[in-house]
Amino acid sequence: MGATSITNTDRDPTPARASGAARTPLARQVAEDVRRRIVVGEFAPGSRLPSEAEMCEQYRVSRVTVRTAAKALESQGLVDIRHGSGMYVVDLGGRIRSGLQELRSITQTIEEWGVDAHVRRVSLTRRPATQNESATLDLAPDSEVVVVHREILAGEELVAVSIDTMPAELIPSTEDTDLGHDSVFAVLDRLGLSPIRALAEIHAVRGSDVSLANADLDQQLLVLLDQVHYDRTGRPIAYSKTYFVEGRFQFVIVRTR
Amino acid sequence: MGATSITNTDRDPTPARASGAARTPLARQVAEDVRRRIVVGEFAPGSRLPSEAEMCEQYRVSRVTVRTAAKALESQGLVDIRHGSGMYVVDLGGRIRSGLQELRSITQTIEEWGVDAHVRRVSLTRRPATQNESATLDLAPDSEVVVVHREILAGEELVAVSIDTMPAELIPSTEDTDLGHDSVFAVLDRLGLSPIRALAEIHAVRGSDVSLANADLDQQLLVLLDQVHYDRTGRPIAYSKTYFVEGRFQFVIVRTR
DNA sequence: CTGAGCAAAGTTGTCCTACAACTCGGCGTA
DNA sequence: TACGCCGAGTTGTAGGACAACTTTGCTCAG
Repeated sequence: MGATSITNTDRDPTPARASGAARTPLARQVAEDVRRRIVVGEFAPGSRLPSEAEMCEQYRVSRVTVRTAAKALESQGLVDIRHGSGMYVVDLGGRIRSGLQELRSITQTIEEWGVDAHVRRVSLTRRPATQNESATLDLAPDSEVVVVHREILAGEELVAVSIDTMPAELIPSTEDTDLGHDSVFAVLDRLGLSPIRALAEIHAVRGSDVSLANADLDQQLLVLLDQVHYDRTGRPIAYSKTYFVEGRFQFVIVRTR
Repeated sequence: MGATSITNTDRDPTPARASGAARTPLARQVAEDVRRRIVVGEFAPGSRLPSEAEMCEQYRVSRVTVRTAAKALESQGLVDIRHGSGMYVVDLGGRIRSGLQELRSITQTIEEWGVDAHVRRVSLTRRPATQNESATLDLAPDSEVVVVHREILAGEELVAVSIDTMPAELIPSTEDTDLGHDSVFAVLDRLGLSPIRALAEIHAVRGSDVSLANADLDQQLLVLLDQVHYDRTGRPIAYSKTYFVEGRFQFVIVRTR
């Protein structure tokens, strides 16, 4: 597709999709494509983007749609819209633009920074939920959970350890083979469970104070991203603890007004 | 104003404002008012907001404006817009909704969580910029900076220590008396320097590894929020390091798609 | 030649109207 | 009772129009 328009096939008019899952709105498709073009460098930091009118022609959509997309990118801190002047790619001194305020998988975030990340699954277990897990995931008593323990590496170096907990009833055991060798998001998506929001808490912890089955971490400081993922109905679908080794990961947030 | 309309006086048609500072767009005014109504509890978590058409009447603005405001609140993770159904206040299990992805002062954020925070200024100094400071603030060689060292407390308890560094040329020395006894943002705003964006990095550090002139912190773990603030022209106007005492502050990010 | 001021073109902000797409409840029918 | 259809209500997108703002370039006085 590139710099051209969103064709009618791209618009996925009525693709086979799980019932209840609305098709992707046009504005989101446009926003994601512009975002892609910025990330791959088609638009340089600080440069002006095509005007709304031009984008209307490029994507064959109305100005309402282009504006909706533009506003979304603006609130992500990716572009800057100036009344009477134009839209500009935000230039933060050549530093990273994509931050943790955007809900995407950690591996995807790392890769967007040009680092080649891969994942190693340490374990996958099904077991009864603890009281704490039942509370945060809003489960019935005596429910089971699936726990995936993974290590995220950049090259040979351990960057983070993640422990993801999901209600077992949501994950058919046929998925157990795949689950955890890639992004957890990918599996959830396939099951029609897309998290659209997460509430994350951040803590500083000592590696020796948590049991992550990795002696390499005992002397390290860790940044803990402790988060609950929700789907669009407000139902919690995953509880994740991700331990980042301090200094090996650029933990970035873009804050906007 | 309350649940009523944004009157014409509220619209600040052409208030006395620094040249170059555009008036607040209608959509932003609406968004901020709806946000306020949510925060004060006029709309309960999980409940449906008035339809776009109703809001048009309430605020006496067009549907485009209401939609722009709604979209902004959605990307802040505050509301959830469902096609064909309505807008709903996001319910994250009754937990905090305002997170660090939104650019507002730390004290303001703390207070929005119902904690009574106050600030103690430890010191204010003017001195030549270090090489690192010159680089991040984009300063000419041999420039001076103003450094404000503050402690943020909730009740008697020390919650965070912040060190804010700003180019001295931006801060007239007449402000030195006030600067640092309140939010730094307030002073910057008065000078017509509103940060609209910040790039923040997060680190875990040991209290003993940083010199914050407070022996109470030596045994503590700290979460460091290391950020650069930019104005709308992309110029860096402040460099802040805020050290949060682990466990005394709910360090929250709302992540959205 | 220089600088201030003005005019015009280009761009984003807001409004209006209309219709498409989707959700949800109610009603009828099997 | 269960299922499906339909209609009212709501958000998503389209198109055209004008207001508000920025930027550029030109004019003209000095």
